[in-house]
Amino acid sequence: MAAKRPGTKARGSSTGRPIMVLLDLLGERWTLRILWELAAGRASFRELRERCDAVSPTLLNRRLRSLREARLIDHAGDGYGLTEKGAELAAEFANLDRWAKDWAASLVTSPERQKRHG
Amino acid sequence: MAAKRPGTKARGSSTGRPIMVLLDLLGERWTLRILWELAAGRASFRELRERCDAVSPTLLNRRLRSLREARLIDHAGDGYGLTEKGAELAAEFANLDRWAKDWAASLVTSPERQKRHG
DNA sequence: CCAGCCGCTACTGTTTCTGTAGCATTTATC
DNA sequence: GATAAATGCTACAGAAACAGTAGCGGCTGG
Repeated sequence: MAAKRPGTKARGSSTGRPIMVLLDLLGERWTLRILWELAAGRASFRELRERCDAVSPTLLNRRLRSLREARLIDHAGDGYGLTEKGAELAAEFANLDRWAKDWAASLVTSPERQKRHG
Repeated sequence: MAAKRPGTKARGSSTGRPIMVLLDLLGERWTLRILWELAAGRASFRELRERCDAVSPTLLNRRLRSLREARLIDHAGDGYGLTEKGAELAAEFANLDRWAKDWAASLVTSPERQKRHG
């Protein structure tokens, strides 16, 4: 598969707009999870694999390659980890953990009601 | 496919932790994109489909169902749109557009260099 | 020499996604 | 009341992506 880089044609979008390329990249299975796990700290291939519930090494390797091409992660003697850009991106998701808990709670407490947005 | 709801077993995680369920849901193809497009305004099924570069109706319908079960979107006379919770989630991604542009620029201007985090 | 970790790669079978066609229903127009 | 246009889907077949397990070659330490 071709690298997901801005300027490249995204799966969905023919424009190559950065946001579309990004949504496309993040929409591949395990990508978000991998970023999330690496945000918790660097890890070796095998350790990362375990953190990601034993994702298949084939796929893990493919994702790591994509993310490296996108300059979001790097690989050094101490394993895989986020680059500066990768950390910036992960920071955008930092609040998701708390939000997800609220979301879960709201589904339990009022499973039938929902308000529409403005 | 079973609904992606907190408490449910996520694809990757056996714990059912809300964040894992969320990452799992968002990691399905087109889901992020659909939320992004709906954040720009409500749309009918067909209109939304066109905004998403003619994604197949089979898949669009499947995703819309998941997102409805997750109470992130709703469906009324004026088409599909974000719920309050959905809008909250979309707001977390609001900065992504600008970030993606920076990211794209950084890949063009210094394609070989990357700083590691921490 | 052997054990243990490292980063992968190969292979097979299943699941998911894509792309096109078309149906049933409602709303508006003549 | 026939016609047309829009709605929200559903069916189906082929292609692509993913999952799961096994194992390789390289390096390190005992």
